[in-house]
Amino acid sequence: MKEGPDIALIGSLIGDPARANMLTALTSGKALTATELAGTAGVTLQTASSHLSKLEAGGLISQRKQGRHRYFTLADDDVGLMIEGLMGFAAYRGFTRHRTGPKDPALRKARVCYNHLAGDYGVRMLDSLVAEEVITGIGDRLQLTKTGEGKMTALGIDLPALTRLRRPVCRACLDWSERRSHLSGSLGQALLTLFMDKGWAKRETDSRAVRFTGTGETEFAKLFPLPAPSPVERRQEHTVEA
Amino acid sequence: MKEGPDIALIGSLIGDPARANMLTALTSGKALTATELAGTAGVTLQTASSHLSKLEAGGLISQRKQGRHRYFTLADDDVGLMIEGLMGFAAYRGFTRHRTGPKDPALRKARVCYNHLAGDYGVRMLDSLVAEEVITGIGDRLQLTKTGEGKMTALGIDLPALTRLRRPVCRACLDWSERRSHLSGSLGQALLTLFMDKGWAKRETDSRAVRFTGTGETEFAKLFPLPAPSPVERRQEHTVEA
DNA sequence: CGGATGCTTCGATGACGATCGAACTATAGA
DNA sequence: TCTATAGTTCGATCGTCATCGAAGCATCCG
Repeated sequence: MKEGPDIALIGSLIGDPARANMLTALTSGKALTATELAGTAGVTLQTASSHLSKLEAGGLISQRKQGRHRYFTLADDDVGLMIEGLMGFAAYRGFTRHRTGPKDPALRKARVCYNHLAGDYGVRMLDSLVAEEVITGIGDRLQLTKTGEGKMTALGIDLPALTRLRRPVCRACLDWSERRSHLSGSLGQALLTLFMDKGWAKRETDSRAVRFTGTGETEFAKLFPLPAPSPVERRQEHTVEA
Repeated sequence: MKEGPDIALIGSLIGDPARANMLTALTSGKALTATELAGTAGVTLQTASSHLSKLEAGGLISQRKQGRHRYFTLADDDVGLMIEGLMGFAAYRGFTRHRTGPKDPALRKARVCYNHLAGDYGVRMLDSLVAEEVITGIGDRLQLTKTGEGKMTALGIDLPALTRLRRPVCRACLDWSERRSHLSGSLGQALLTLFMDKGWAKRETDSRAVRFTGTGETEFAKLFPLPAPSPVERRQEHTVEA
């Protein structure tokens, strides 16, 4: 009826508790089967199937057949960012389902946001990267600097491969627990994968929480030192390593 | 049932077409009466009243009594940012209600986003401000530099007054038509107000579109020159402050 | 080929919520 | 005080949609 994009469609898709639960579960980045999603949503398999087809028709999720299973994932990064954005808004307004549950601290410390690191650690990492002039940018448009490219390659990240993908390499994602930005995009994903490959961090089963090992903690702290008081104001020299 | 914030509540609030229409209308920043909102939503006054009380209970809008009228506005900047964010997502996915209507080009060029300038002009303005080192920052955390403070004051903006408010001065807001960030926050609001006070721009009635006058165009272009090709890459010498 | 598992489709039920008419309250103006 | 305008509340109706049982496909395994 009016001008502009239709937000009611998306709102109604998210507005159903069962669907919201499914989407939240999928924000963990894991590909989940219909049965698993039915379980987390608390509905039978039939209703879950109905919801899933609606979400897919709305372009929010996509499925991949594998044997007699169907694995569902969020359609793309954008959906993840949008969901995380909504969660931030909801959390800030106190719309929580069971206020500060048991594993809430772990989630706030480090968790998976679709495919990259979020929570305190995620925010700290981006702060550090910015302070060290590895990443610059405004708004959600972030960019790797020349020195940053070197550092990332030294870490063992295959930058050309990331660039070949059709997705942005760096992107800012608003963290719902910290209300600050953390690093998303293919680089964010690659970094989280790196941490897990090196055995520094492990994903908890059945949760978005990420648990760092002892060596993981120290390596992470070494790699991403906390910037001085005002991370934005700072504009000095820094040679951390090569 | 699960961990985390409750996005279903917000989703269901936005999911109803009538409410979505009302929220979209309120994104213009104007305070609207219940009757006006009923009109734009296409429902009777009774149903509008019911919707409005739900939106208020959900904290998305607030009302102000004035005589026998009740003026409704979005509750705060956060709501505006969230709505605009959803619109961006919806627009990118092609969820439009009537594809590219007549005044669509005007909306894309310059429009009001709750209380600040959006569209091509809004994005251009932030790009220019960043290129001229008036504003720096990462993610949605933007900050005025020292030189920026001088320039803004010279423009006639009362920075101390803006700082006294409980809102962030600078903030990035994702533009749904450009898919880039533009300037929000109390400074963004102050700048738009300035343009209109100077007679450079006028709001269209019954639309979010902003129309620039001839002198407004030239003054705007003079004040916010287009940055060089790659505004983000630039990293030369610059002594912003100490 | 059976049998088991994973998932979809169909159909019926039930509940919630959007809608509006009618009645009620409140403010403004004459 | 009387009337007109603005808005809320109540109650009834109606549609839509979530839900689940049952049946139907598809895939894997023995």
